[in-house]
Amino acid sequence: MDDAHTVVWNRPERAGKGPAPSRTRAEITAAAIAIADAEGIDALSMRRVAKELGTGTASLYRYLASKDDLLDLMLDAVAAEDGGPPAPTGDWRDDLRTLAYRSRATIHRHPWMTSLAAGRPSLGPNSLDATEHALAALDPLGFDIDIMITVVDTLHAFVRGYAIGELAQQEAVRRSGVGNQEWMDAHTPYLDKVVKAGRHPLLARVIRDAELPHAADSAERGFELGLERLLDGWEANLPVRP
Amino acid sequence: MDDAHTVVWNRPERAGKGPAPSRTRAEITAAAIAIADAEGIDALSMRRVAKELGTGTASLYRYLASKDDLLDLMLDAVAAEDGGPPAPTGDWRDDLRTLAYRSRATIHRHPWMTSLAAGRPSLGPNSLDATEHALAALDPLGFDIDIMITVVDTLHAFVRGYAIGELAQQEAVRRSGVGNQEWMDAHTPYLDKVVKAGRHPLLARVIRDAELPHAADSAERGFELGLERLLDGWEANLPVRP
DNA sequence: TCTACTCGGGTACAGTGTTCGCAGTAATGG
DNA sequence: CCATTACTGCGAACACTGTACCCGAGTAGA
Repeated sequence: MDDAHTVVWNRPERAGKGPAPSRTRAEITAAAIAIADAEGIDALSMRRVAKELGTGTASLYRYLASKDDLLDLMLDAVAAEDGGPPAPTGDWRDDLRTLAYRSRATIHRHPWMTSLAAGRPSLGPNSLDATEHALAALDPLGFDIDIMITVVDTLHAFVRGYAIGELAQQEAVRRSGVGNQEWMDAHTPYLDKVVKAGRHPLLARVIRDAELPHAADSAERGFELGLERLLDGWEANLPVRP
Repeated sequence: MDDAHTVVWNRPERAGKGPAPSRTRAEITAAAIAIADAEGIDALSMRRVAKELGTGTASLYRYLASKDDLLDLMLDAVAAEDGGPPAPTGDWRDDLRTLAYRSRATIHRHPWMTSLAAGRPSLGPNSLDATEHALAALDPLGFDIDIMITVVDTLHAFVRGYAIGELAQQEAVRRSGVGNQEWMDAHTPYLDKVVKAGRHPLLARVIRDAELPHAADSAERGFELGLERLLDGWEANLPVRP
């Protein structure tokens, strides 16, 4: 791989001369995503991907310069899932809400995304499409371009950050190898101790009085509430139309 | 380590019988943080920590059941940095803003946090302190407890999510091993190509017309703007005082 | 003092990402 | 049509990783 220093997306897949490659980057990426979805990001190794595809491990390096490249491709591949169809409807609030919910759904489908997103800027073609899309929803509002990126950034920040919080426990349970019940059992005595110590009166109130955390759709409702407030914030600061 | 299934923070550090341990968990955690700060999270290995402390690698497992335990401890240790002094001033907006900025500063000091936070619920004693603290700032407002956690969750989600975006490129550059300039050089031809292709008119506008991305303090200002809008959203929905 | 327990850590093992070199194959230039 | 060239797949090897095992040494309580 002579041009390993170049960005993955700017590197041609086929060179043209020798025998035709038997695999494609997309195929490898799809296999990797399937593994990460089913067994978690820790289970994703080059050997595992090779086994899944029935090839030798070293063969993968004909397509990718490094595992990092593969991770970049995985992230961009899933970005295609929420950069898709829905176009501006005219109601910017609806549009942004839809975008946020789609983005959250994608993360739920691929929990490993949150681990990869840190330290990996989204510059793949599909990610760029998604950003273009989000900007389009805001275009009719009359914000200037600087504010527009800020709105999009803020929205994405909220969605990403919220989803991370949502998935953290879920992933911790999976990684621990035990079931949800055993995980809870291992943690509740500690939490009880903290609450009983009395130095966290408000946390105690949360654990005792709050309804939301105990509700099945708590994450759902929390997300909705936070999102609406965020949209309220922008709505209260719309530019004055000329 | 007989009780490896128990939570780290609930496990006694010393057993009481044999010779006194020569290291402490805090010491090990501090060394690990120092390494991660200086050389990145990828450079953090058990052997590296052991070398730093001048001990054998296997010795670390007298204090920790696994590397995951160490990562948990690292996260909780830095959580102490922003769970600290500033108490409610009476102005909830100021309080939340301070909290957000402190939290962001902590993440900037320890960029590896963002990689670890995904898949690792913050349940350490210091994280709990920080949450209690944030709730205290909201207490006088008259929200009910369910809304209060939502506000705190939303704020943290925004800060985390925004910081991840901020640090992603920075981390990518560091991991690539080359300097910032080389990294830019490797990416600009690709971005130029995308813009020239013409299917991303709004992105093109961002790259050409926007001032914010080119400003030195762009991340700073974006964060401030987003945060203020978020606070606006909650301010517009304060509970009616009885 | 004796015993039962811990502590430190060398060694070993399974698994990781990645490189090297080689055999085989397909398109290209003469 | 054939030699050349540039590629492909991949077994083997290297330098690393997290961690289990086992040992001698040391100390607290009986």
